[in-house]
Amino acid sequence: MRPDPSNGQTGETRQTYDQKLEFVLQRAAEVFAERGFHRASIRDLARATGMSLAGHYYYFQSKNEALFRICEHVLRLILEIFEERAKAIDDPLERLRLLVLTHLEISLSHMREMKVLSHEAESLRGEYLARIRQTKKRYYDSLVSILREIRGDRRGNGRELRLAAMTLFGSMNWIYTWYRPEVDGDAKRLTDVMLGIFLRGFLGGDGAPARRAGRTPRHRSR
Amino acid sequence: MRPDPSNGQTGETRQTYDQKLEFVLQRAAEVFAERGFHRASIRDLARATGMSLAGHYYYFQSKNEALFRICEHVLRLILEIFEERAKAIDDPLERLRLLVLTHLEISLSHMREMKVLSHEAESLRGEYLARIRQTKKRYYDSLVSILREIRGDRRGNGRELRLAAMTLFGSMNWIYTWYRPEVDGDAKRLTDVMLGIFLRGFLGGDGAPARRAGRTPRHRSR
DNA sequence: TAGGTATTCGAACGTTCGTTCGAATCCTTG
DNA sequence: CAAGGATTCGAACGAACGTTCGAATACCTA
Repeated sequence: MRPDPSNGQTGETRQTYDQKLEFVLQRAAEVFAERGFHRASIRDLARATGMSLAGHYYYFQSKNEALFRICEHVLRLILEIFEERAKAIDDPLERLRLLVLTHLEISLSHMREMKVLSHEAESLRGEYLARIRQTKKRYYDSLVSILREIRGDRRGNGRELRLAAMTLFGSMNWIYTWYRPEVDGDAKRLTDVMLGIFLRGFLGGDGAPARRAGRTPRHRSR
Repeated sequence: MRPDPSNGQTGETRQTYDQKLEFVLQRAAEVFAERGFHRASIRDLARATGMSLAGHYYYFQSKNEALFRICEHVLRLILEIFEERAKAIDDPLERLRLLVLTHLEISLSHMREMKVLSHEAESLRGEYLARIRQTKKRYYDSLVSILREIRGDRRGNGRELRLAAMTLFGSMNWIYTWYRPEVDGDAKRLTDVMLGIFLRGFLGGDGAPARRAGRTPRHRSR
């Protein structure tokens, strides 16, 4: 039904079905990221791909399936690259660094897909939503188990690890709202800064805040 | 055209126009937060308020104006409460704590409005978008100037302060995706944890990460 | 109680949406 | 060149959308 060879788009080179599917989903991610999933129409997508409206239904059964594939793809991309890289690493600190670095690298190279994932995935339904949540949970569990290993069992219950994990995820997943490549540097730099802040805080912390570094005057001095 | 007294909704007590407007916008925030702004219809809102579809246009001129009012309201709420509280405080560390505490308190008490603000505000257009961005920028500038005061001029250029500010905003604004009151505690506890992590990291940091706390074995020990 | 304003409503308009379907076209294979 | 599957398309469908408008109702004041 879907053999390898098929025609190209602009006549440049031949494309397989899978290559064209990837092309369509990439454009879809751009359109969904820019206009928002529900406001973006298949007609907008058609304008972005150069194909006809109806032609897209050869590559996905519904608009929701397109959304699901975009989210699933970038989520698995992060998870699989991280797990592959982390195979040979035992030090939990280094594993944490790998997780953050991978997350940020993919975030910058697939910013539109990540925006779609963060913004629109939870509006999926049924099986689609269940599978995305399952993969998210696998990723979340990875982070928590690393944090537990770093902190050891000496203190910190599950609730504090949960808060720490969510704090870190929040910092990383917020990036698409503010990142500008010419100002903010590459993934390595972001990793240094964010992990630097998080790690010192997490390692030095016992749940109590690092307050009162100086006196606390109750009046304004100037 | 719009005098004070008007009729109530369920016949319980009298409502002023402003009270009913507030009621409508609150329900709208719930509907927008649950279904997403573009997927939610005025008919959904009508179901939530008990009013007719057309009746809502007595309280706003368009669906976009309703969105704008929700975002503007909760954003100004945070900013004004923080500025009022911070009036009498001079210590920048204490001011930072007030900013985080206020942000988290409002986030928990107005979670749906905050979700709408985080999720949908950037899809506004024209004057609405400009005003929201302006208020956001005022808020952002407040945080950066506090951070600059804390760190002093001895190191850290504007770019690092920007990254630190965005890191903190990310942690706080991500809350609506995971917060469960029975597990995660109140705003005070969240403030202690998040500010604890951030402050130790920010104070101790010089841009380089806190890496290599132990050795870094390249093989798995078990 | 009468008049007027504030508030609410039913019904409809024009537009846009996701999706379908049968026909047309392309491309590979024999 | 002929056949057949792979791919693309134009056209249309019913549904849902935001918004409008004139009429109806509720309420306050005189």
